[in-house]
Amino acid sequence: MQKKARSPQMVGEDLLFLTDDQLRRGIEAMFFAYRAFTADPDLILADMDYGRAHHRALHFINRDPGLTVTSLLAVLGVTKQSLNRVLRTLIEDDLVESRVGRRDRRERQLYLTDKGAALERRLSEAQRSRMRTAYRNAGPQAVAGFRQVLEAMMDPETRAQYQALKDWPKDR
Amino acid sequence: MQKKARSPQMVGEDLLFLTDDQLRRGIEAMFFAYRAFTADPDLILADMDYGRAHHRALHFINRDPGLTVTSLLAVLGVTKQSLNRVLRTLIEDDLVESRVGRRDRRERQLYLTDKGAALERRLSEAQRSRMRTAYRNAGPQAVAGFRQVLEAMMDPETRAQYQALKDWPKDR
DNA sequence: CTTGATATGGCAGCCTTGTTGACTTTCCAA
DNA sequence: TTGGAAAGTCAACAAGGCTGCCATATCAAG
Repeated sequence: MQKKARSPQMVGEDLLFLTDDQLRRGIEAMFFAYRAFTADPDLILADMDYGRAHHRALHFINRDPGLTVTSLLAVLGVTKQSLNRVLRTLIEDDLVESRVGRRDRRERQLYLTDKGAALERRLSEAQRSRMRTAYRNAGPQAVAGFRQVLEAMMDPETRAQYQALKDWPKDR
Repeated sequence: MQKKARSPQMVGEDLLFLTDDQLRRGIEAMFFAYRAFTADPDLILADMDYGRAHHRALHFINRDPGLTVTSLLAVLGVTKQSLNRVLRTLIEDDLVESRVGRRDRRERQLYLTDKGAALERRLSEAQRSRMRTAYRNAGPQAVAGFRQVLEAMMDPETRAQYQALKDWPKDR
């Protein structure tokens, strides 16, 4: 039923939400919303010498302290060098600490310093604040749908990663 | 509600969806989903000498043929030069046509050529295809919530723009 | 102990796409 | 008619993606 996706077949269910027009609206909504989504932390970051990439690194290190460079690489979906550049500045600036791995001494385990944790909180709170307002205005039901669609949009691999992060023990 | 993040007022409604944990889940979902959202067109664009910015320009020119550079600037939310560079290559490659404004000769009105329209369709179809699958899997109710939350996330100005695009007459 | 694989780091250099600032052309209103 | 403002163009710079190549340290297997 792909080619005639927008055709008025309406077998049982109402399929109007799958028309190209509706899809385009969704695409535009994603574009505009994502821009807003990153805007607040970007403002804070701009004052320092950091960018969005630094925020992402801080977020995931905060979420899973002690994770290795390779794990972080996998989560962020960027190349070594991209991450390395970011990590180097974060370490130099004493926001992130890199300790030799316990099990495997080839690995580096990443932790936020107090300073790093403070910045992470500041950035995340800016982002959460917007999200909170949006959630509150839209209501729980809408939020559930929001999450469902986003999840359905991910690549299967990414979705697995995302779901694995579900109830991450804060401490480990 | 682990760290009793928000106020534990729970007035009537269940406010668990506003905990910091739930918000963080939403933030991560946005990050992962947006990456997927751009992945398909990015693959096509990578083959040519284009990037995501070219796709965005094509999208909005297609949607509103004859719009001026300034309008496009406002929609995309970037600076003139960012857009200009992209537009220049698109015009050089005969994907976009720039005509001197009818009313105001300072303005340039932008149109897709046949070649440009073809590429736009190819890119958009790749993106729509993923969106369609996600929509179908999530169902109409979830889609409604998805759109509601995204809309609530936008800056008021952007939201107005977004809503103004609602029933754009394809022709004008 | 040697050897191959793995984890990380570093350098060079490329590309896209964001930025600011200066400049030209055009329009409009005093 | 002239001066300011608006539209667009261009030059130069920065962030942060990417690839490729190489060095080092470590581990695991033989």
